[in-house]
Amino acid sequence: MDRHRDYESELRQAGVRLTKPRKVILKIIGESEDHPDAMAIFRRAVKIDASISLATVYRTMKLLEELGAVHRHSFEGGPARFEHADGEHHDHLIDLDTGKVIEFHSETLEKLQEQIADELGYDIEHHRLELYGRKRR
Amino acid sequence: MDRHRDYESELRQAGVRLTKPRKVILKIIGESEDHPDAMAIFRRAVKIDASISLATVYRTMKLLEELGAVHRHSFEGGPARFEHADGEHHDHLIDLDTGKVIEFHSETLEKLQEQIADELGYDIEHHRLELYGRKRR
DNA sequence: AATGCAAATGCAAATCGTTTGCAACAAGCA
DNA sequence: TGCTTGTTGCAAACGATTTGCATTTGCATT
Repeated sequence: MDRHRDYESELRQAGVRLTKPRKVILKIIGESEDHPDAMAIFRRAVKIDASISLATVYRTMKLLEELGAVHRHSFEGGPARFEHADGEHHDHLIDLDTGKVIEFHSETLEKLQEQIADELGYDIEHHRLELYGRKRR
Repeated sequence: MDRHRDYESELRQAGVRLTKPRKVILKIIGESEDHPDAMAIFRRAVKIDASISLATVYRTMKLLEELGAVHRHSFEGGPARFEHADGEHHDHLIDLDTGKVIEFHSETLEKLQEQIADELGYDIEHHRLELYGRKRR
């Protein structure tokens, strides 16, 4: 039924206070199926609690990122966009016409990167693969 | 001997004026083997002509990027870094300890990306693959 | 070589996304 | 319920980059 993580419990367990703004933001990112930026999250949050500030959105996103609850992506051009850390690792294809983000995953590709880094004498901490393209028609 | 492109001719052919600041910047990026950011280019430029401004460095980098003479990379964290567009396409491995950039290329990897985009119904305009890691020791 | 004009420059101010200092406020335990 | 400390909102600061504008400079023309 509920495929989402229980972020509220996670925050509580991490020893941080479960404040009103945080609850609101948590709910928003938990429900987001897109990749909203801070301003988009802020706009959605304000509808639920008009007193929330943009600064708190930024602070909360940073906190959630540190806790591993969300991932931050800095795609070309625009501001950072966020997505909840549910599900497994994937890379992104950004639609240049719409800005829409399509997720994909390839085990072969992951392995290949691992292998390349290995040959160069490096251990990968993380990586970033983004394809920028347009829908074929 | 000289494996570098003749940027001055290219600019001239593109119909843009070959000004003193541009000559200086052109020389700098033509000789750079690293991936300097705008400020680094500015510092190197000032040594040659003290009157060059940072704004001109930014304007010139944008111009050169549009002409396809340089590539702009926005690695995690820091400011945009540039590299001349000599040589063939490659991806980057960023050393998290030193910030050093190691270039690599894998035809298999390129093909794989192409194939993934194709399966999703997209034509890739360009892509970005960055591995962030630490030297194994 | 002198002239004219559009393009390019330097400077400072503006912009954008994001962070931060600080006083007021509110979780959540005693 | 009251205390302590973390968290908030606000506005100001921030770093990277861009921009408006008056001045300069390439460079094509005389």
